Amino acid sequence: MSISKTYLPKETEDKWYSYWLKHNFFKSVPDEREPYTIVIPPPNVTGVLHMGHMLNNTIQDVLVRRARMKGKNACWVPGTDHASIATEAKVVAMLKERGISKKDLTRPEFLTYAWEWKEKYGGIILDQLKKLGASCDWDRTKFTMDEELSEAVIDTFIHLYKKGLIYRGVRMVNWDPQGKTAVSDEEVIRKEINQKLYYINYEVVSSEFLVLSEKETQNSKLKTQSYLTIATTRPETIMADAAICINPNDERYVHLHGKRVFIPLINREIPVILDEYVTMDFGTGCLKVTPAHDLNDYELGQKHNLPVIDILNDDGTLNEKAQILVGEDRFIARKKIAVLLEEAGALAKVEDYKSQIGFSERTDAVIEPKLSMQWFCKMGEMAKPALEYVLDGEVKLIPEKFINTYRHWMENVRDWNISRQLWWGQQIPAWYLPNGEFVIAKNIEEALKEAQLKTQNSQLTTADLTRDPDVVDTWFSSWLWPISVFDGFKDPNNADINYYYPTNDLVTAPEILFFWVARMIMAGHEFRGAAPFKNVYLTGIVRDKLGRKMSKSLGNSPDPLELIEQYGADGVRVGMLLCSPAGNDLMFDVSYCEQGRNFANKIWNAFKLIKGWEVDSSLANPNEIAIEWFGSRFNQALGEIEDNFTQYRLSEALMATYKLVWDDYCAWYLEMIKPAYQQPIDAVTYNATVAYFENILKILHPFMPFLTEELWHDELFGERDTLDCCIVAQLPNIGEINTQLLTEVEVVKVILTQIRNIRQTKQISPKDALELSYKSNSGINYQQYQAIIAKLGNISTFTAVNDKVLGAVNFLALTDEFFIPLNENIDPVAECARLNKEKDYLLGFLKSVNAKLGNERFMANAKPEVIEIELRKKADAEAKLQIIEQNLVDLAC
RNA sequence: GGGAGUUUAGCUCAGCUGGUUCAGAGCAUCUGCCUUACAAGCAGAGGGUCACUGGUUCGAACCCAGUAACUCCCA
Repeated sequence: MSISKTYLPKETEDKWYSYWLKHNFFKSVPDEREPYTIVIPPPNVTGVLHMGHMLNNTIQDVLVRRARMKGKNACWVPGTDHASIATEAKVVAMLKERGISKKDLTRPEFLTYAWEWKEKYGGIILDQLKKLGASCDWDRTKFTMDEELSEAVIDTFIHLYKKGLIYRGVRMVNWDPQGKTAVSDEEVIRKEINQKLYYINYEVVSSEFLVLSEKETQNSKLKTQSYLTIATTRPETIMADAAICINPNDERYVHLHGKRVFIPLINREIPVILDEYVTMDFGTGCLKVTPAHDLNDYELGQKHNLPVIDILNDDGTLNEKAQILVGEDRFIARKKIAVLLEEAGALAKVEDYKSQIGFSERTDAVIEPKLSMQWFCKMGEMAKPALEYVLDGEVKLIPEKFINTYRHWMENVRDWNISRQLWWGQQIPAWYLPNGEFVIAKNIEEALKEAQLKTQNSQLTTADLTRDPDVVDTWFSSWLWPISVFDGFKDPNNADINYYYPTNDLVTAPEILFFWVARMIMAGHEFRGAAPFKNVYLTGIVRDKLGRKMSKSLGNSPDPLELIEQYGADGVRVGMLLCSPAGNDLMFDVSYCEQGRNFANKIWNAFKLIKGWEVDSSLANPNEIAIEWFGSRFNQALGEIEDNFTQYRLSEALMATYKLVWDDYCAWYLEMIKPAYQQPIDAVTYNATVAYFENILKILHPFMPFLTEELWHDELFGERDTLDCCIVAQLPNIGEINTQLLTEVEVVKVILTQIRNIRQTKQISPKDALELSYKSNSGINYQQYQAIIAKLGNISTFTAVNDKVLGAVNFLALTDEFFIPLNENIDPVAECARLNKEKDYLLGFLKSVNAKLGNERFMANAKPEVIEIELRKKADAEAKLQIIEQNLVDLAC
């Protein structure tokens, strides 16, 4: 039979994925085994698979597959997130294309369209993940708006409200005056804009000005001025001013402490307040405080109990509270007010000024900070235990550097605005009464009961109640995810939640450490009394090789499915992991996938080689050493890989595996034992080699599931039962390691490299056999490696000598000398130069070692093992030096 | 403005408690090979003032201080 020259992923991937599905290998039900659980960070229903998902899910799949192969009951729960803002935008856009405006629809009508959209597109990512090989338990697929999950959201809201953790309050939102809606911070695009900075004079209220003390009068240059000057980019908001703020440390303005000033044009009196918040060297050092129209001013206003005067309508025009320019658009008002100020003599000057302005992603309108009534969830109380989990190490963040960021955030946590002015999502369970009061209840019937109780009015009917139109933030459902996917709210003692919760690992991006991870920990503590996971592996952002974030608009992101098409799922998985240190961004380049594909091909070809051998059981085994060596090397690597996994160093675990397979197994072991062309192999070697290969498939499987499953079922490994699959094979245990053998083979490798180097430099064909003799000073018994050296170095005779072979090319391995006589004479000048160079290096080395050993403080302070090491270095260097010096003498240099 | 992080070979990164292996790996590069598993390969080689400046120490890529550049988070 003929085997293809390269590995062909397309012929295996779909086949084995459906085989795994068919035989329920991804399925998990609670049993007596130790569970290993991951809940997927649910991708948005609006999304398509991007490189970030590829990375994130490759990592999860590697972890899950490895756990499965360690005998654990592995459960990876998949699902999607309803992403209220993004999805609603998509649905609105879809409706617009059909000529339907959201305004013309009732809420239920709109939701029908939204569900229709979700059913059609919501599962795309999950289907794409299957191409990657994701071994999720698909029967457990959840959606954040599934009935039980939504019910959990509502119940949670009510629970927290009753506990006093949810309240209504005023908050500054990003208002889009064109779309007449609040938008989230993520939907605001900041741009640097050329603007004007207007310097405006405010007259100081004169009666108070007169009581200036003489000292103050002398202190200030402004002493005789009856006004102060502020600088602002928004002169149209002066009518909403509530105060002027100066820094108490600002010596220029000491005379203003406790004074009041008039707002120009409208002559309303406002106080001068003191706060260190004001930057003295920006503008004039006098800040106009406009609580209704600036977030920082709002907070300042809260602190100083200032009134909030909102002079803008929802569409961005001035309202009657502005007193002047009522009805004008904010930008027209800005121009007109500049003229008015000028005419009134209140405009000191105008300067050009650059600053960041927010624009609405949807309408491109300039965002207006606007105060509005929102629902909030108190965070302070919940943040405390959530911080403790991480500080105690009960929840480990990987890498640890994120603990600092996490702590900083949790110690300065702000209340969470959980309402969104949207329809798609869980509607807030609040009903308003005619008198403006509200009740919180699970449904309208209960709301009515509550309302009647509250008002003592049994005449109230459901018609008197109006439900809050807003929905809760999407994170308010995803923070429950690790509990709600196991139905842990409605049925808090069910078998699943008791078995799978807390989950083991969470793999996600650092940018949602606060939005999501921290809040899940809070919810876990609040509702289960336990953190939702033990380890949080934070991946980096996938960037292109220029370091730019991959994005649709830049067009710098490869299509993951095309990558899989081109390099195979295994190749792409390897490619992703090769460039993904935990927590650091990764500079992705397709060349990594190419490396992955090449690796798959290398494994395929090793298989082809072994597959082609014919066994002759009458032959003796000439490869005892090689077999024992690889066994030791394999066990050693197994330990390194395990260690890397324990520390979540996945790319290093992969690299250790890569080198074990490519270098140790293929380049060294197989070359050592490979029979001559068309010659049969002995049974012992053959069986050992096949067994090693099978073990290699196991350790490769989490990284390269398709290729390994394909090879696993080859007849090379004998008959397999239907359920005897690589995916559920148990990883080998670490066996004996013969360290002496490992060290000696490393020396053998050095010898072979030296021989090859000599061939290369002397232009000797690998086909021409060479004679090698050696003088052993180290005590290594080279005779047992004779066969290997002879085979890999093409050495015809290998003899031990007591005296140096004069006139031969020579080299050192450790302190042992090797000689290869050549027909040509060696160039004494070049040889002397080489030896002298070596000698100089050794002398320098020895000098530094001796300096340490001769240093009293070193001898007194260094640990005994360190001194031991230095002594050995000295002895080695001296032994080598002696040999080199003898060579120099012999050559009469 | 506040906080955090990064800086080691052309690229992406390791380097754990300061001490053979401390200057490493993979890729890329260069040289020679179509040697019957693999040219998506084999063999060999070159490549670095560990960002900079000081300090601590017998000893610093590693600890401390400062400087610079870049990145992220919060505002």
